[in-house]
Amino acid sequence: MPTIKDVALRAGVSATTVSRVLNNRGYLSEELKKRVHSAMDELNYRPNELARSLSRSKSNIIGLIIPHVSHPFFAELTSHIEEHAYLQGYKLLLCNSQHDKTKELEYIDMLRASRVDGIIMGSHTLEVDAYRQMSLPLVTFDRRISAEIPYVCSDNYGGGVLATSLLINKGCTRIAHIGGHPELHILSRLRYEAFRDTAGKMNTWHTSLHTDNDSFDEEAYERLLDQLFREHPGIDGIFAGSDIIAAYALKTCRERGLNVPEDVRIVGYDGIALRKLLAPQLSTIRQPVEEMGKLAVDLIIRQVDGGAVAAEYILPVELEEGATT
Amino acid sequence: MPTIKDVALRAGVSATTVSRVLNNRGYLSEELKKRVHSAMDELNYRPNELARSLSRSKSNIIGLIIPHVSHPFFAELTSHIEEHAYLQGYKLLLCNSQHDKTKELEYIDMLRASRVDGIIMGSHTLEVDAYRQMSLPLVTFDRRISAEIPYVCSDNYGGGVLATSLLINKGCTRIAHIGGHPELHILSRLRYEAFRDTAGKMNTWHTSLHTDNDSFDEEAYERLLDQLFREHPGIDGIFAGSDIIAAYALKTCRERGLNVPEDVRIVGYDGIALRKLLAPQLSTIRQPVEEMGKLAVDLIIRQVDGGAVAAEYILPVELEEGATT
DNA sequence: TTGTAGGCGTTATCAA
DNA sequence: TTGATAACGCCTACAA
Repeated sequence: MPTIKDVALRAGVSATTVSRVLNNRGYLSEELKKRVHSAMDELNYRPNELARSLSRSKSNIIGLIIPHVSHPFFAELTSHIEEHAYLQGYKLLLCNSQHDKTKELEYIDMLRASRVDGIIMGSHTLEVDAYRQMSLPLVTFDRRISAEIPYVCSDNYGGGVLATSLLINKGCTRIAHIGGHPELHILSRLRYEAFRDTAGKMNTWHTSLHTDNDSFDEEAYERLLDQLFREHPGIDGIFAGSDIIAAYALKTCRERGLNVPEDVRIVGYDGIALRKLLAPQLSTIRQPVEEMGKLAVDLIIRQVDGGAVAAEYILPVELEEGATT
Repeated sequence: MPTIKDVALRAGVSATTVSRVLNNRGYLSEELKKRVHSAMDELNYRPNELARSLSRSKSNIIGLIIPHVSHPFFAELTSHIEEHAYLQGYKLLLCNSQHDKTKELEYIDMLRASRVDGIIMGSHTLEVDAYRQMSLPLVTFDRRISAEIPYVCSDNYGGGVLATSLLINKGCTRIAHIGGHPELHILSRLRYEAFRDTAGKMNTWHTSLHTDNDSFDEEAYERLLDQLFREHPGIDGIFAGSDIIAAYALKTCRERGLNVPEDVRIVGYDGIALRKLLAPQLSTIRQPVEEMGKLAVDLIIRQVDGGAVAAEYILPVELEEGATT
């Protein structure tokens, strides 16, 4: 591969000059620019980003740590993050933590060693200090770690209220919430709290079930749903913590001969694109996934550029009513 | 961030020596190793991978170009690729080409500039020469570019035969295939060819429909399916080019009041994990996605290490019969 | 407007 | 067994 020196030689100038036209710094005559550019073209020259990064101490790489890219929600989020990073001149290093503490730690270490400019954390299983100490631009999804680390999330509580009151207003009298484990620090826990609060306020009987871990475990949801209908046969409304869970709920109802929405009303959360196939006409609370991804990238870049960022970014959700309520 | 010099100073040795213990080269007394290691620990030192890469001219990064990470099949593939790359000490740079020629070209350029050690192409919209000229370890999925560029795919033809004969053996007499555009160079075209050949050989009436482009276009499939049932109301068997398409077929049948498998039998292709939710009990041809991902990574690494690789790797598929046939 | 020299953090080559 | 010294390819003072 040709280097800057080869280009300099061919254009009859010094390497510095080539570097200048490369970065458009200082005063350069048009003629010179042209000469250098054609030398580059002839040699099919591309500046070595490794060398540039080392020299500038800036890699233009963002690390993304998520539990599972194969989970539809994260797949969508990743897709948007990649796109916006690319548009801003950043590359994306992908890390699947699989909700594993050790892996997450190793990835963070690896990303620091790779001198990424910042890390977007969609997975966070570590203790607060582990994140604070890393002195790197950081953004998390759905988790408040400390005042210095900004987070992006949808209006979980608002969404929970919307979903719950929709069920109740439609006439449900025995409603259930199914979600991931409501760890204290995970903000999606607010969906559950909103459910509980709203049902309480509206004097509606309610119950809720949670998986042990946040892993994308298909069977866990099926087991949970079976348990729900076994223990509470009269359930007539379900607020699912995600569209995937809602799809399982629909499937379970179908298998049990329960009609939706006549016998049971179901509302999901997320608004993933796949829902149209997964559960046609599903009522759901739509998160602005694209905006969330874009915002996360922007927040990293703003920090890189020394700008100030707020502590929290709570984006509005939207109720999309389909035919399952 | 501390550098190798800081460690050297603290351990009372030269930078060269630190580098030696870092890479375990040459003879080093246990005592010295210990001393250096504790200096590293105390400083919380991590070698700068950018500098290492530059010096060794090896980045330990693999570039992955795919059309859409949010497509379930690619999401799964990406997940496996990332995992195996990680296990082998490689990082993954993710690129969503969106089936766009310009983007693909820009990504290739960017990856070369970043000095990735190799590129796995799950998207390939360019001309043969563009790939041949890049003189970088390469592996493609489902496309034969030239004899020097190895490709990984499932036994598309075999899978097509399995699916088609399953339909016919179950008694279907008017069968259809729906798939992506059968471009000449895309190997998934073999699924279609197998369908045609097998139906012909078994004297079964058959037809087929294809989308214009390979993009993950939901509506296109719905339109295609509508067209199919309008033009050929007697269809009693469908071989879908993917599980996603099969899910659309199921949905369409449901909407039209057709029972599966009584009125119409359906078999998909891919075997994505999500099929259990998308189309419970779907009969499908399962590709060994994980092996394919692992193999692609291995083939890159083998080339990086100067090893020889074959031109093609065709992995066996498996018929998984569910309740839709 | 252009060039020289030194540095980014590491590894490789020689000597000692 | 250890240490200078010169790369790797680029960028940025400082000089001219």
